[in-house]
Amino acid sequence: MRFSKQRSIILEELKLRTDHPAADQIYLAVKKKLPDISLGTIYRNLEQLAAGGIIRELHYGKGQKRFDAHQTPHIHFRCLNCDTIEDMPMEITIPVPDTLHPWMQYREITDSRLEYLGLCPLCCKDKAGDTAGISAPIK
Amino acid sequence: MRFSKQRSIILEELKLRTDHPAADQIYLAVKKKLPDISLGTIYRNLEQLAAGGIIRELHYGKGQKRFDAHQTPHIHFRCLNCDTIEDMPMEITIPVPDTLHPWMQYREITDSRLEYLGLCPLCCKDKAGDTAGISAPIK
DNA sequence: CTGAATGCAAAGCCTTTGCATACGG
DNA sequence: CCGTATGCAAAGGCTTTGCATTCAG
Repeated sequence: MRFSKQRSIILEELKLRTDHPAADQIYLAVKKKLPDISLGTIYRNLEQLAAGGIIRELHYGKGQKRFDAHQTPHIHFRCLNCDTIEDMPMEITIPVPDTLHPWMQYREITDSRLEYLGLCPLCCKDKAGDTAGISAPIK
Repeated sequence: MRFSKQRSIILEELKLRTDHPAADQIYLAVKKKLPDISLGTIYRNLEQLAAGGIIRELHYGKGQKRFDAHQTPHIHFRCLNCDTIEDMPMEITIPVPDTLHPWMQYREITDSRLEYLGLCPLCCKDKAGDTAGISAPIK
């Protein structure tokens, strides 16, 4: 894989962040260092990096795709209020379905996804305090 | 909630199916009974029904939203080849994160999602047999 | 009757893609 | 050098929305 200035900076930005940004957020961030970069380039690079297994594309959630440069296995926690995705620090074991079950006979499982949903510290606090908080709808 | 002919038929169609169709698939199916129905109506109704808790909106996967009229709790199995979503018949218990963990201190978990990915019987067979199969890309 | 739902079409997001140009190895 | 990546802008899916009309309760 070729490493243009754009690609490097996009990857670097993604590695720095822990909030699993969407393409447009990455665009805004990278634009500060490379004012002429285009959204198309962002998308093309995210695609390439994902294809190369260097980053991961998250299609949890409803709206845009989110991206993750973290490579160690981890579970995600998504805030239903502000939509931030955090990595959970504790170990959680995903159950393995009974492969002897007749239903599994002609099916093959290759992957699984687990995520938890709820309120992040900020939104938890806002919700408890008053009704001000973030304007995004809860749930 | 008001129950127009359209809404009834959309819900009925969704209850009949087990493949968790997307909006356009529902549109095509319902169109056979109500040739004049519009896609906008499909979307508006799916939204209403989901808001009323009568159906569930699945935003797993990458492309379109998928819809589910099944109310009993169940885990989904999604085929990476043909993108069908099936309900898994066996019981699977989703692990509960340690609420005493310091990281959980100021966060609140209200929901969780678990799904398994792999190949459905049809795609499993196609893959084993020859290279013909369904044209959709694997993975 | 009256607000809610509909069909139609236009508009909206997010994402992808075509093209000529610039760049990396 | 050559093929890949870029910027720009246009096009593409899927979904939402405005509007006048129709319908359900």
